Amino acid sequence: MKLTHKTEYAILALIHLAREGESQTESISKECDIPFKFLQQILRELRLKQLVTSVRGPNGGFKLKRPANKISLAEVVRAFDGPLAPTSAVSVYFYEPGPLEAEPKTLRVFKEVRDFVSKKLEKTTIFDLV
Amino acid sequence: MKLTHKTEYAILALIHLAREGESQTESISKECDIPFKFLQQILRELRLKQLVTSVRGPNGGFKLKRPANKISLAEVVRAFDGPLAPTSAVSVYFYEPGPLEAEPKTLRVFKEVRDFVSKKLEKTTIFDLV
DNA sequence: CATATTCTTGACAAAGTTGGTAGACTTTAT
DNA sequence: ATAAAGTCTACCAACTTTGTCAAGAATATG
Repeated sequence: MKLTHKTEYAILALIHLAREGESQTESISKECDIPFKFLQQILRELRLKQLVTSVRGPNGGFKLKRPANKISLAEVVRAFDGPLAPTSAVSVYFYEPGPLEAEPKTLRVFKEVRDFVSKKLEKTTIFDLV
Repeated sequence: MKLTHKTEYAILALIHLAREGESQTESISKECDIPFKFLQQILRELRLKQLVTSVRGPNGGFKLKRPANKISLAEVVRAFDGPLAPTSAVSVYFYEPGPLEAEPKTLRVFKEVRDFVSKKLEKTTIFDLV
């Protein structure tokens, strides 16, 4: 797992929504210091991934689709950056074969990393981060 | 931390050298199934990073510069892929500010990930993977 | 010494990812 | 009507990844 800025922005936006209840793109952009146009794109993805809902028109905006304690960090990271595992050769949800395949001992080490990260991020929710 | 193929190849080559004692590029290439020209480049980096030594000419080749149990996985991964941390905002050796900076609780989660990964990879050596 | 073998070095390149931006469109409160 | 939101598609520059290529330098062997 390597976090991109986009994923970090997504996490910030979700935390913000958890705090405020509801908010508009411009206000999130200013308070979280996220480039407006980039944030629009991110909020759209968050909606497509069922993490937020939106309302259009004046006084529109966004809010969390589920309670903050039902949105895990794992879900957010997976949605934006893909595998939590350090290499897709040991990924559960995004498995792909790779060069390391032939070395079981090495695979084991990275699987232990994957398991730790996965457990940690599954049990941490946006609520915990507010 | 996200492993690239290059890093995985580097790990494979080091394990191979630990097993064989010494070996030539072509033989490593064939046995580990690493593209020859790419491997040349990787072995050069491994030498520059003081992980292997080389001998030129016929019957030349490569061997580990240090005993296998003195080469940690952490060192190899850091040399090729940079930070072990999931984001450079929580990296010790490669720190850079990032969007997450403003959220201490979130930083903490990722620091715990970093610490686990770091400990795990520091104490795993090439010797353990042979 | 000649030659073949092997490592050395620097450049290059196609494809994919990252971190955005632009602008036209749709919905809706007033 | 109009203005204030979100929606959607497309685009772009910079960087990283995954290699390839070719010429050069060192050295063991005959």
